[in-house]
Amino acid sequence: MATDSTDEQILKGLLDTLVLHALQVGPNYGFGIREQLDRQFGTDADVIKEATLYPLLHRLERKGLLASHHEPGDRGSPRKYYRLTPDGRVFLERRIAEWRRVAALLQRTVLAPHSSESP
Amino acid sequence: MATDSTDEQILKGLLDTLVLHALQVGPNYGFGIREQLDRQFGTDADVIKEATLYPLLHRLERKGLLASHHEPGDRGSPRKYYRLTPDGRVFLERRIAEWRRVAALLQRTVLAPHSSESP
DNA sequence: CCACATACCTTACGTCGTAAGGTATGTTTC
DNA sequence: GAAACATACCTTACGACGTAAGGTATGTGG
Repeated sequence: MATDSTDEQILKGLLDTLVLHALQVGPNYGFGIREQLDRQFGTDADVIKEATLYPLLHRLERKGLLASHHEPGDRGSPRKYYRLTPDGRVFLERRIAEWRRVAALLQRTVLAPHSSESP
Repeated sequence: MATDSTDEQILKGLLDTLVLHALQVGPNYGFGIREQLDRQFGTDADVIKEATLYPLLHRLERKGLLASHHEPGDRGSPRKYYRLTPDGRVFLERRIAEWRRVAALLQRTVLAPHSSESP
């Protein structure tokens, strides 16, 4: 696993939602998305690794949730900007609704302060 | 994926925590754990499938977080009861602390009501 | 031109969740 | 007592995901 110490791999399954949400404020490219997410979290550790992000973006585009176009970068290689499609917005809203349910469920089960009582 | 409609597979990555937490109130066996979890969630859908639960229990035991013993069941085949080990309790507490952080992070990002503003 | 930063991508691997199917034991019904 | 059913556990085969490691292309500064 190697999951025990790093305490960050718990975000598995949340990463697609975080990326889609990051694109809600406007189009962005790979490196920019990583920076944006790292800013949101503080710099404890990488929120998402490069080798996770790029395949994820490709999957989301293949599913029609994102669209992309190339643009020359300020410095370095040309950038591939991604933006949410209408389908992507709908998908994201559903995902957020699901996470709202899960968060509520977490609160009243494992995160509840009274966790050692009768069945 | 087939994840799109069921809206329950979002619990990936949370299942080990839920199982460990279910055993915090006392030892239990496979079917009993499933019942316990289904009760906590309402019966929308299966929280955890059989083919997920048994390998998960084996993994947790192999890691030393659970211990097991056999007991004749009231009806049907003998049951394999699992209980938290001391290591398991420590692990669970850490996991809960991590989920607390993630829940807070969710609240102030994707679950925040003001999700469409300036970077 | 060489080091460096930017930026994207791929391969190979391990983990996880699951559908599908299997086995063993007991109870109920005819 | 055989069939039908419920209880209870388990395995195989597969696909999806996250990641370490490594690779490629493009520009900038010494």
